[in-house]
Amino acid sequence: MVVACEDCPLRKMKLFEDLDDEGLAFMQKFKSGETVLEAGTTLLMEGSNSPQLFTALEGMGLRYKRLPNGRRQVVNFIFPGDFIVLQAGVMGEMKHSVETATQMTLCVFDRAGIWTFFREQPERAFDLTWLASVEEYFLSGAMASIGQMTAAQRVFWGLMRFHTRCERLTLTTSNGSPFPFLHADLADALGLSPEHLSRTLSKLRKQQVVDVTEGVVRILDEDACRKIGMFEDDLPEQRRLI
Amino acid sequence: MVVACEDCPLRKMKLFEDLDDEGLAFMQKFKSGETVLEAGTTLLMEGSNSPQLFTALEGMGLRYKRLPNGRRQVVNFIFPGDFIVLQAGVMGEMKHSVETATQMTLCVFDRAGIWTFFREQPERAFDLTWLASVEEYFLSGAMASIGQMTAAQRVFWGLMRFHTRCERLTLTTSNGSPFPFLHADLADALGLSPEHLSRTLSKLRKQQVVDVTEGVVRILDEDACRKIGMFEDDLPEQRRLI
DNA sequence: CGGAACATTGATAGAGCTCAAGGAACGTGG
DNA sequence: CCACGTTCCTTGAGCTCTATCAATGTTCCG
Repeated sequence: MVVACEDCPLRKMKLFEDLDDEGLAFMQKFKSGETVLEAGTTLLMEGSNSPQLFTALEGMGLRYKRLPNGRRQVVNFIFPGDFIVLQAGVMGEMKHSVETATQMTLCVFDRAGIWTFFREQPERAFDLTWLASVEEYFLSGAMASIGQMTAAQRVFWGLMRFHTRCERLTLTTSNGSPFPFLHADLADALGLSPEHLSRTLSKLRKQQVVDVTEGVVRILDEDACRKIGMFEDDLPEQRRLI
Repeated sequence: MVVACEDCPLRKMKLFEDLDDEGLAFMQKFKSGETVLEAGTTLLMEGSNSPQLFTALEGMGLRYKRLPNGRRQVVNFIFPGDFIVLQAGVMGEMKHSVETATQMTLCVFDRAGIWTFFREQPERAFDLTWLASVEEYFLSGAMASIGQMTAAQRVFWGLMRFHTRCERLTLTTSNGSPFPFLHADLADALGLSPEHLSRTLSKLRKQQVVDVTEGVVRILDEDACRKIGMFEDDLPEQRRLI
């Protein structure tokens, strides 16, 4: 049972771009199906060249680059609404790998159709550029975090950002935000060793700043930034194509 | 004496996209003039919202984010051919500041014209997306470098990448590639303290790997990657709009 | 029950930061 | 032409943060 674009649950959120009927019909024509993947599946490999494009409809995953020295940099976490293969679609091949962390449902689009975007739907094409630009902004924020902040600050920054994204997608409950990743994933995202991440987390837990246990992030003190010499950084309101 | 797009020196390089006559005429119409800036000028501030878009025609500069703790992350170095305000053009405001390192000549475009791209020139619009995507790729590489590599590796990586970009633009002479930045800039780009950068550089110099002196980078051993447990990472061939 | 996968904790070492002091290069003004 | 300040790069010493190595818990599952 494939979700029609018209009924896409993501569209109900403010976060996403309002499409008029024409735009919607176009997207629907563009969408060629759905895929469901188990947790822990590698969806795309660095260097691969998928004939299909994907959008996350449900579930979470992560993008990472593997380095020849065996290390891994997690580039970003993937949320519902994220366009997954823009790079491959535009640049010809993937520059990082993509893995699922939970079961994920993806909308599948035909890659060749991307040109139709540009020719027939300038607004959607603009959205694509916008998405790429936001992605760039995300990364520059992460870069600044990894390059210039201490372990505690990075951890707080990373979890705060994660939590904010969850909130925007109404994934947060009174209990906190779901965090279906391993500590090792977070460590690789922040440029820390798992051991040090563990220590840092328990420190932040004691300080009542933030906590991650059993797949849930809890921001214990919204105003905790100052506790650890942090600052808040604004996330742009995200829009979505489909 | 403004350079006509037709005579743009950058177009002669293979690196850049071939435009047909129509595309060229379009760009020319889009271009509203040129600006020359002295070295050390702040061109755009984080949060600003320029009514104009720029493209680097000559000279070099850098993008950086300032953090509330006083630190600075240099996000990227700017070369001739780089689109400078894509973010502001697409997202509404700049998410980082831009500064010149040498005298720079910029092509100026009217920001409102960006929509014309999408409506009338789908190929150019695609190029824009492509550019944003490449930028993203650049950043993810830098992120991996900062997050997962040692100081020596980062320095080599940074200088090698810089050198490669110079080569592609035929800026490299038998003497090496011009590096008109301060060590402090490089340090802020790599997430190192200036002191440690200095020490690391002198080590790499002794090892005959790479050298930066008096504004020139020299890669002393193209095959030096192994000397310091490094790897080469490929830079995508860059294209340019204008 | 035993084993895998993951998280935590401890001990130790090393990488990189900070503070502080010297040099070198350059421009300016006397 | 030389003193000087400034700006930048280098070098040194000490210390902090974080990585690494190793061991112990924990949870989950077969």
